[in-house]
Amino acid sequence: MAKKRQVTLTDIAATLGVAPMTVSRVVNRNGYVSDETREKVLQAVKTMNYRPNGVARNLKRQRTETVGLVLGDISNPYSAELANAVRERLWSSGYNLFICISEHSATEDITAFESLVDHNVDGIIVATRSNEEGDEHLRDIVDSNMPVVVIGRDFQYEGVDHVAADNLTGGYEATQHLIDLGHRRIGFIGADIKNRGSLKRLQGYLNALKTHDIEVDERLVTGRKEAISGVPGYSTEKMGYEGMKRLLSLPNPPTAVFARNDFTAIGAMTAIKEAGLGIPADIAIVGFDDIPMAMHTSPPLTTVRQPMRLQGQLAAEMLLRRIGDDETPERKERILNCELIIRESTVLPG
Amino acid sequence: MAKKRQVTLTDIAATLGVAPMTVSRVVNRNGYVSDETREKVLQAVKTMNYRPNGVARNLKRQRTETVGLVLGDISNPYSAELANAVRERLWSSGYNLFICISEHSATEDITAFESLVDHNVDGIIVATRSNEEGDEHLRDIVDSNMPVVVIGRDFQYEGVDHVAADNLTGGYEATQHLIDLGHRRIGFIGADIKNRGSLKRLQGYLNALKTHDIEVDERLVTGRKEAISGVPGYSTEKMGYEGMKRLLSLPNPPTAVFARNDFTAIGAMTAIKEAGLGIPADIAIVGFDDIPMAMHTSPPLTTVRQPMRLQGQLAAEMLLRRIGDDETPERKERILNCELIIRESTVLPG
DNA sequence: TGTTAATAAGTTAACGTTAACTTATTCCGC
DNA sequence: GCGGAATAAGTTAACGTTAACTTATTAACA
Repeated sequence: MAKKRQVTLTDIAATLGVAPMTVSRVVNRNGYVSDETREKVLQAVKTMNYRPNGVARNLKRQRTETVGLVLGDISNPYSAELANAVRERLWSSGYNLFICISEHSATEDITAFESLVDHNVDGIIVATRSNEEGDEHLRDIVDSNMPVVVIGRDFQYEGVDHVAADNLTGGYEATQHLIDLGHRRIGFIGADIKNRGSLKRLQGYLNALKTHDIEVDERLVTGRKEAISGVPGYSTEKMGYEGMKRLLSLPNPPTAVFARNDFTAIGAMTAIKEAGLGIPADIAIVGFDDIPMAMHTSPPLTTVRQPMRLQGQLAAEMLLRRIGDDETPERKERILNCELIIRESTVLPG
Repeated sequence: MAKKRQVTLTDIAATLGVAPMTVSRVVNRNGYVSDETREKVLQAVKTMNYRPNGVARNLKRQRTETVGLVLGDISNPYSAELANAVRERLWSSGYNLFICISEHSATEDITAFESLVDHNVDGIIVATRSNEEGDEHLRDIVDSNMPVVVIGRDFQYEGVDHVAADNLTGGYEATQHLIDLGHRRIGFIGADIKNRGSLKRLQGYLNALKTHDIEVDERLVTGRKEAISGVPGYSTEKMGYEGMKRLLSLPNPPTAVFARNDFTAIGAMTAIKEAGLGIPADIAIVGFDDIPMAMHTSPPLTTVRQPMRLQGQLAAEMLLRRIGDDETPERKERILNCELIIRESTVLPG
């Protein structure tokens, strides 16, 4: 069987004995072509299975009307919502979205960047967690004039806009809520205390304790034992489960727990139930994100809702602005408010 | 400020007074270049912020080492798992993955196809539901020699491999399980009875009823009232909620329900609880997919697990085979077994 | 010391398409 | 029936890169 090969515009032109440009005009519906010729060309396009080569066209046109989104952890419904919001906003401006997943490592982050750059996307939105190597590559990419916007990634660089939820205040309010309920021994699950700088939710927790004169007990802050290749504190249900087990095995376990995100919280809940303890009677628990599942756990999970759709929309708009402008606009930063959603994992109804 | 423009290989060459080819050799680390020249070039690459233009390179090389995945409904964790499996398998063979979302309409399906073809991906995996217009475009794309594999999409075409879960048997076993528990009035939520042809899960339900001489009551089969632009039976939690409400308002409501997927089942559970009825005491319920949430609902949801990771892996392998071979291989089809996971939404423990 | 092989470049053309320009023909209005 | 506009093409070069080929210089070995 013959080697696979794309039929090209030139093939069509040669077959019909017309100039390639004529075929191009028919395919792109511009310029003058007689009905007769057009008919002939369209016929040939069909029978020969011609498809325009976008790569070649892009090379000439110098734009692709495509934007890339680098996403970590798509298993998290919150990522899905973000992606959808970005896509919808771009779609309405005629742009397409390519999503790359970078789930585990800085290497994957970098490969995703390179791959998007290689395909000449018109801009990139990055929604993965910060890491040294990735940041370095990202700076190179920005320097080469690629429009870039980051979502929730701790990355400060001239020419790169930034959207994020107010994780600091969110973490503060979650903890404050537990304190208001009378808790004094409050645990944090999902990150090591030395990551307090990069993880705003943890910092919010620490701030709240401080405001209320509660001393920080470092044994109550527990993350994953080993980091996964370069990306600090990658979070899962399992981490919550194991973290909670560690907390429960302490001589003086906490009476309340703030988990880094809802999955972690759900894992923690499993551990609490397995230990035969009641939620919130023995241990109250707060999550973060408000994923759809949070409403359906038993008991329903108190959590901090972050505006994912809005973050996606804003990021898309910021990127479109950068793509559209010849001038490089000033760096913009938007930190969006979160909302504490109180459910039965902290307060019983009535 | 100056107009944005990529620095090209030729720019570097001109600045240094060497041939573009020399720069190309340095960048690609092949061919002979003296250490001195290499140093000079690397220096310039850095200071001038040069990045190779992948589009131009791809045009010359005629391959991109990139594969596209068209995904519907990424909010469904099951899609996320699929995407991850595909990505991991491709990654180990040096291929990159671009994901396109086509959530609602045939138009979005088609735009995604076109966009991937335009970027010269080496192959496409399609995991969206079948629709007339989309299928037609897909056939064109296949005819133009693009390797294509479909997952769970009812699409028969020479040269297109097909992976799917055995939804027919899965639907049959879910229903059988309810029948075994003594139920005779069993509802189906999530599709209209006239879609029985394209929705294997519904057909499985109907087959099971028939085997056990239970007459089909069409009022017990309920889907979404209006289809969303061209894609039949797009499914959500809301559909389950509304469908269940309709079933509950019947003069003689069902004692058990098989929902088209877990989200639909969860929506239905909400409606049942709102009506003050017990699960499974008054109404038993079975879902499909076994998403992570299924384990955490109250009560935990009986459901049919489908091997998502395996589907993704197989699809990726089939595609790689098509990409690698010059000959077009025979069409392959793999239908994978599902597994009934019994939890407390149908049977109380003990 | 001459002949081959390795090294270090440069040159040309092409990947598939299209912008910009040129040429030739037809059509109208006055 | 003449000038300008509209129509219907064709021609050329370029987008940024690289495969394939050529040329010149240096090293290596018999």
